[in-house]
Amino acid sequence: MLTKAPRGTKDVTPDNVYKWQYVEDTIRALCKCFGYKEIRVPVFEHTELYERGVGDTTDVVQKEMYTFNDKGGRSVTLRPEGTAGVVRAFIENNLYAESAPSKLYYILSCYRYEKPQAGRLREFNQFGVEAFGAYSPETDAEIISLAMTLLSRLKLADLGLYINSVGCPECRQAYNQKLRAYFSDYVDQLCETCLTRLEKNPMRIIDCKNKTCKKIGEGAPSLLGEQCGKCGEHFDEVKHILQEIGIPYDIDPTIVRGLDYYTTTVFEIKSGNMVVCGGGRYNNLVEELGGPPTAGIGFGLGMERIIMVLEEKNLFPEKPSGCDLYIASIGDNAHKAAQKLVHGLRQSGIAAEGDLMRRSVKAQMKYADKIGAKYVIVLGDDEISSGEAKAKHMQTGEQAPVKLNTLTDDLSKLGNL
RNA sequence: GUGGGUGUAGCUCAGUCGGUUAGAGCGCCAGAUUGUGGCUCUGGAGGCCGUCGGUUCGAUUCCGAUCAUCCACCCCA
Repeated sequence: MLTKAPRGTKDVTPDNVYKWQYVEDTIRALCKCFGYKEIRVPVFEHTELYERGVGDTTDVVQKEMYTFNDKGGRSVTLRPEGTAGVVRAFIENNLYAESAPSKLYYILSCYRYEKPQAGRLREFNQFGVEAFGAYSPETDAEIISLAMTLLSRLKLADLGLYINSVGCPECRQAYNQKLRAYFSDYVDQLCETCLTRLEKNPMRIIDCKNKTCKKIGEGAPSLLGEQCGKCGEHFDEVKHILQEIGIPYDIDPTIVRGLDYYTTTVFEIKSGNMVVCGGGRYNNLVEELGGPPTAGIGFGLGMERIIMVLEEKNLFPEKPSGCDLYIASIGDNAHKAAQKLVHGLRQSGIAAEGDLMRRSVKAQMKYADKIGAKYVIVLGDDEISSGEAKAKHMQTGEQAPVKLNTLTDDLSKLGNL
């Protein structure tokens, strides 16, 4: 147990870290390009924030939260998602007082007590984006475009963008009544969960995977046809803009999303069957959590899921070399000289390494090859007395003479440094 | 929470119809090549056969439990 990571958690070993850095670097560059600024928020919050923000009838809140009392008797919860905490920070730091809109992004870990499986962990990482203050459909399109642009920069094709609108509380209330009326004719056929859904949230019945429920759901009135004029218009404009900027999408009326705060636009991006990104608009959340009435829209994108898909499709760039120059050494004099040289090179910003294990030249060469050193210099008594050595380019095998007292310059002339 | 699969070397996996020293490939270390990696050959290190219990003269093998892990469902990233 002592040497076993807790269930549903994973280490990222040095061999794989470059994959994370590649995705993170791509994200940061993209967010800069779209004008989104990074925000960092705590790993845990008051439990109440999630109960009220995410919604206490959701699966996430009801059975998946890591909740505990701290030594002061406060109930705190490891964040199960990013939005609630960011909204809290937005309110607490009066970000709404700065010029609108506030466009924020974050890369953070989330925690849900679930049964792990492919692409699902108890500790997972999310890239998220939130835009506050803008009600316009252009904002919806910008958010969706950001997600799609990221995925295309990562060279992911075969993606499906699915959008839907869940309306505002007003039209949803009218719609829910129609749904209840419709489904109440099938009470004896619906599954157990759907019977409770009928009371609490009949929209979820449409989303049920049970065969009978699914079939009954197909005949149910569509929210898209029942929305108020304002919501319908908003959705139409979002679709229109997506078309204009050339982002293909499908309308999927079964997307309801498991978090309570969504209003109007919701969307998912799938790679195969895997949902890699999900999000939507939440125009009432800021106010519900005690802030001024402020529009909001955002998404969460699963880092592990993206990395999983990129691995499957072999889309990672080559692992970057960690070492510009390896100095192999023979004998005590050379070891000392090598140590000095390595130190000097490092001061001028060159990634240099030397032998730390007093191994044979052959073993040192092998090691240099393993760590992907670009050049190797072998240092012995001859080189020290002559002040000259040969730098071997490991990929081509070619050697070029270099002077030990002008190593940095000589190496940069050889290129690739 | 429900259902299924799998636990043998660092990794991927053979194997033992229950029997004495448990194997391969890859990786690691060393030698062939007395100061030059990748290819080849040779040698070496490395396993309480997941854990606990049961059956048995004897269990890594059979049975049970447990833990871990993987996969699917619910839900979600």
